[in-house]
Amino acid sequence: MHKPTIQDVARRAGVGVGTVSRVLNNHVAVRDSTRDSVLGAIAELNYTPNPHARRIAGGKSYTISVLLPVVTTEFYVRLLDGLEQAFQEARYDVAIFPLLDRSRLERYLGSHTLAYQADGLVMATYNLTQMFQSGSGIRPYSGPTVLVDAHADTVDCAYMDNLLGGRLAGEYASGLDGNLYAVWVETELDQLFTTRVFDDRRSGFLEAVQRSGGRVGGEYVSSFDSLTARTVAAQLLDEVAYPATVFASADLLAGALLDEAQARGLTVGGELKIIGFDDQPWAQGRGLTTLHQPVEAMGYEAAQLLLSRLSGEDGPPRARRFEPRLIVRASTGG
Amino acid sequence: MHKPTIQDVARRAGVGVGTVSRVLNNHVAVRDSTRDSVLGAIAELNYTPNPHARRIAGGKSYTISVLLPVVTTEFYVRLLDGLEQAFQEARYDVAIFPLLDRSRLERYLGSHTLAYQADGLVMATYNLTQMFQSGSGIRPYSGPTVLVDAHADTVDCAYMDNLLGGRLAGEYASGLDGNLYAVWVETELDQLFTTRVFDDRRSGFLEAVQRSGGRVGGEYVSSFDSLTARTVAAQLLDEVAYPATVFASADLLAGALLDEAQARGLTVGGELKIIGFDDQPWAQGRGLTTLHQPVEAMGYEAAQLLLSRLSGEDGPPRARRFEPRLIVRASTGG
DNA sequence: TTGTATGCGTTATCAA
DNA sequence: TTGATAACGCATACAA
Repeated sequence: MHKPTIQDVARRAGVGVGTVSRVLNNHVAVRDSTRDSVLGAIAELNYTPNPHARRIAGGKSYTISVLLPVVTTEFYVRLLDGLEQAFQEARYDVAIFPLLDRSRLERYLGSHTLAYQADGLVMATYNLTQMFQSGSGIRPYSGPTVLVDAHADTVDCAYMDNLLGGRLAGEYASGLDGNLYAVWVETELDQLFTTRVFDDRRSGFLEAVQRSGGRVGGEYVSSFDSLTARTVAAQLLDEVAYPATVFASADLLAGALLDEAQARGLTVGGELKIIGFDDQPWAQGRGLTTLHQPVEAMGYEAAQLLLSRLSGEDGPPRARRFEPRLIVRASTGG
Repeated sequence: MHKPTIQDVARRAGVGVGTVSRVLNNHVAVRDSTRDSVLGAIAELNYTPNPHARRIAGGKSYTISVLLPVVTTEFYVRLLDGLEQAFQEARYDVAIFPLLDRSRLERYLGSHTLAYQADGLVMATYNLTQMFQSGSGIRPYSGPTVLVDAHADTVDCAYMDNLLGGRLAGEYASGLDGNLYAVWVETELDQLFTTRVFDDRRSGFLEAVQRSGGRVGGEYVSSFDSLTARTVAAQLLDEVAYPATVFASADLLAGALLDEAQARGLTVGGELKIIGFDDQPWAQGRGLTTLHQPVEAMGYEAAQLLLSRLSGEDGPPRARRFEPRLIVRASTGG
């Protein structure tokens, strides 16, 4: 009748509850045959552990909070895939906290919320660690923390090498014929929510172009929304000297360029070449040359960094670097 | 040294743990003076209850899952404000589950996830209850469920009367001089994620106009993004016969109309009148006549419905209706 | 109105 | 490698 407990499993398997617990938590000291019979009993009873009981007994919450911008993009979906997989393997729950606004951030870290109870914190894209210093109005979070998709010296992090990404784009673009142009994403002004992602892509690109002896004929800036992107695309296509190669620092911008070029009957891949950044799902279908990022792997590794801290790992902050990869498609004539 | 427990509070206040628990849970049978001394001890020790212990002792999770589209709009921020306030008052935690994709929905309701452990479920905008029927591949969720911003007969719900909203817009628009036009939001095709919100606004509007003896000179459809909205706005302003009154069924669309009108030097409020829907924060500043929705109140009431079920309330599904309110501003000459 | 004792379902400790 | 048992922190039934 009632939900089966660890006791029921133990009785069924003819062992003690301790043994069942050991099997559950992958402890080493369990004989294979014993493990099998326990696993069998678990399956027969359709037993699932009560997470609250283990939280109280273990003295931990077995929950990880993930703070991320609420941008509903493929990027964060993939990032969560990587994070959730790793945490699930380690039997941790993941609670997602979209950073809807500042007041909500403060509430999240209030002392009796889910977020504050978490054993660890993952912060995506935004480095909010300075928020946790006293005097910021936000209650300091003292548990282990890891940054993902952002870089910092003071805390573990897994980040994408956007500098390299920009550089790869710059080197490749320099090898193509035509004048070079670029569209950047306007960097946020809010001191709380800032990211260096786009600055890095720009620095890398400019550096590589310069090193190749080339020069950038013009730079454009757009905010991260398709309407502005389309307007900027139109302006850019009006002003550039053809043949032209344009590096768009996000596929969203590259997509607007593709749209606008198509509307004008420009041949993309010929007189106009376009390089994006992100490799969004539609990029392959539309033949966009772009930079692919191992997002899931980055998320998975960030989770591993945090998990290792949770199991007592000590030492200085560690940084794990991930490399974007250039995918050449028709939009650059490839 | 260690985090204070209910024992510490009891000792400090010179009472038993039972009394402290009673104070915590707002039980009636506590003498005022006793309550005060307990409260004092709690404050002095800076005690916060261990939620996991509550959960195991109480046999409940004291957690509510909220499933919502990840549209980062003011609407959902306000909705969450209402929900979270009500649940917090009742000492329930809220876990947010953005419906990023279908596979994630299935994972959310997997039997050992946070969502499945929740005592109740709030579904915003999308009616996913049929997903919980067997055979859909999604594990049925058996706990109490409430729909918010959506209407259904089989389950408690708190919904905005979008039919009325459309009607109010229609009646008001019919009273203005000029030809009538409307822009609708393209309804989603995905069978899983459908909402009647925009259909209702349309039905109400058309009905009211017809009843006023007027007629709609033209209807336009846009998807819910500013780029498309701007394109549609341009097309509309090209084609309509002035003076014209346009009902945009979402402020996002109305904003695009304002932008495009401004770019053309059209006088909004005169030859061109615009009515929006949502009353977004910028609507007041830009003088947009629009429909304001009591979103927080709707969220709060949805939470109350769920909480009453949690405390044993029985009976047929209840529906709570909320009414949008027309706010007249300069965009219609008001 | 209050204190005490029991139980919730685990994990961890200890002895075997 | 295992089983028995003591925590874990709270809610609640029961006794006072």
